[in-house]
Amino acid sequence: MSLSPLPSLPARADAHELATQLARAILSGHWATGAPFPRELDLCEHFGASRNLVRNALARLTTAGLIERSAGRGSWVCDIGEWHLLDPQMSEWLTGLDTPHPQLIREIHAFRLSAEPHVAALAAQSADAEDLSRLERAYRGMCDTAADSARYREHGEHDAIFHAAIYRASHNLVWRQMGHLLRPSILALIAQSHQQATTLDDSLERHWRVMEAIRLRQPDEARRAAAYILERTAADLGLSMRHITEHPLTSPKGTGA
Amino acid sequence: MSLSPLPSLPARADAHELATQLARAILSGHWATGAPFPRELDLCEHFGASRNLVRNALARLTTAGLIERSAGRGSWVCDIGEWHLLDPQMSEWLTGLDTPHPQLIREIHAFRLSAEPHVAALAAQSADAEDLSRLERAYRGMCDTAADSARYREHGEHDAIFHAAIYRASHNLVWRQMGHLLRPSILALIAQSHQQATTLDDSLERHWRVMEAIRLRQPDEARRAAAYILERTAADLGLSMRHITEHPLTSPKGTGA
DNA sequence: CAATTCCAAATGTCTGACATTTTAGTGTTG
DNA sequence: CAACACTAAAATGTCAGACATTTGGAATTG
Repeated sequence: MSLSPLPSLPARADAHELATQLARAILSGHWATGAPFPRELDLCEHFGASRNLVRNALARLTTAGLIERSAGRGSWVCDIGEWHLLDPQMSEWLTGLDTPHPQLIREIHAFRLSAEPHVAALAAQSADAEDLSRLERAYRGMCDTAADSARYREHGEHDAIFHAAIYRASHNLVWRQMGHLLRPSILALIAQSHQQATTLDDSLERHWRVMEAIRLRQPDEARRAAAYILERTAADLGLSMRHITEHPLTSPKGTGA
Repeated sequence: MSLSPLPSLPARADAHELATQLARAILSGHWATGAPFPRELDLCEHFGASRNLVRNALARLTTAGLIERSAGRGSWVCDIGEWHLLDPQMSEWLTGLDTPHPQLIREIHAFRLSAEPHVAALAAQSADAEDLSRLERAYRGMCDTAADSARYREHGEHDAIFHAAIYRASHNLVWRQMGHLLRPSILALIAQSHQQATTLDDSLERHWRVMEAIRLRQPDEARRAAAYILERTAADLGLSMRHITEHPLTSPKGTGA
């Protein structure tokens, strides 16, 4: 075995694409934490790419905290605690992953649960016309795609945009950057639980309440409404709310799948 | 003018170092938003480095959202809203900057003001022995370096570690990553306002209250105590609390320097 | 057995060439 | 004169092979 012989991936001549494939292999748990990562020359041979291109791809994995490299010693896969979850590139890699890392989805949701209501309150204080316009466009997109169950993927995109717009409306650069983080979590939710019509209606109504509270500059109401959305999200994800809210992660370690 | 002829920087043969120099030039506002970034060959000539190394450095700036590149068109400096403030590498670049970007420091502080009290409450629920140990070590480091005003830099490091330990004690991977963000803000504070003995005593006592509340598993008290720290921080930074808390950034645009 | 020397392995860098993308210009043609 | 196709230049992306540097272990030697 030695190197978990690289899931046979399609060979392509593009650093961005290669980095994506390797990153998704790591995010899917193809290598164990601390395991040695294939050497440059092996990757070159396997993918039929030049060393230059491979090094370019590996550099991206390094800046994302997925692997660690050292001259003379080689490369290893980093622990999940070192991954730069807030790197927008990471969000791109996480979305569209066939089997999203279950711990990551839970951690992201736990974060949203503790942060998003407050962000919504901030948004209600600071949102301008442009922010409201963004929210409305996303909301209409959600409505338009709710009827047709075949467009669930499209629906998820609008959903993600809606929540990112909330973060952006806080008019704080840090919170705004955090909006990227939501996409994988939301899309994973939509993908794994094809929601029914009644469920979607309920979800739409909860989103509408947040948007309206932001428009009317009612921070406390926005906070409540945002928490209200996340309750439904948690239910759809099959997460125990009490567990998360009271003890974000008191269980000893991995808590498995 | 054309390209703002690159602040004459010491030439070194290390991609990491070159990236740091260029990044700090951008973060200092040496190029305006949207301005064209020097071409690869110009950088090669200016720094006496190979194109390979220059490209490596530029790749890092790209992944951090500082510049945008496109084949055939060139490179430009991105808007501050696109910068990946949550990239740990960015924190490294920001710290030690002679003239930290004033808007960034304010934005980071505004973020902390809205988030850190809640994180402290989470920490009070989830902290384990190891977390408390980290907090204590950092606190003792702050105490040891408080007496000697010449060790203010060291004091700032312990301060930053203390706050990062709070985020980490939330036992959520996302909040934990966010701990990196604090360092530049805290070090900038320490650097620009050499605090007096009485001020430091007060600061230490406020930190102690947070640590004690976390140990005793008192979330509400931890929240209050964390907010209490940030009040002092804001005062030392010369920021108007009311302005930040009520309207994080209502002013139209850049708000200048 | 300990200290040193040497070598192999892996990543980091250099050089020069070619490929690809984009913009701007330059004609040609209706 | 306007619209179109073609060409050329500029910039980034990729390839190929060589050398440099760092690291760890193995062989050598006192």
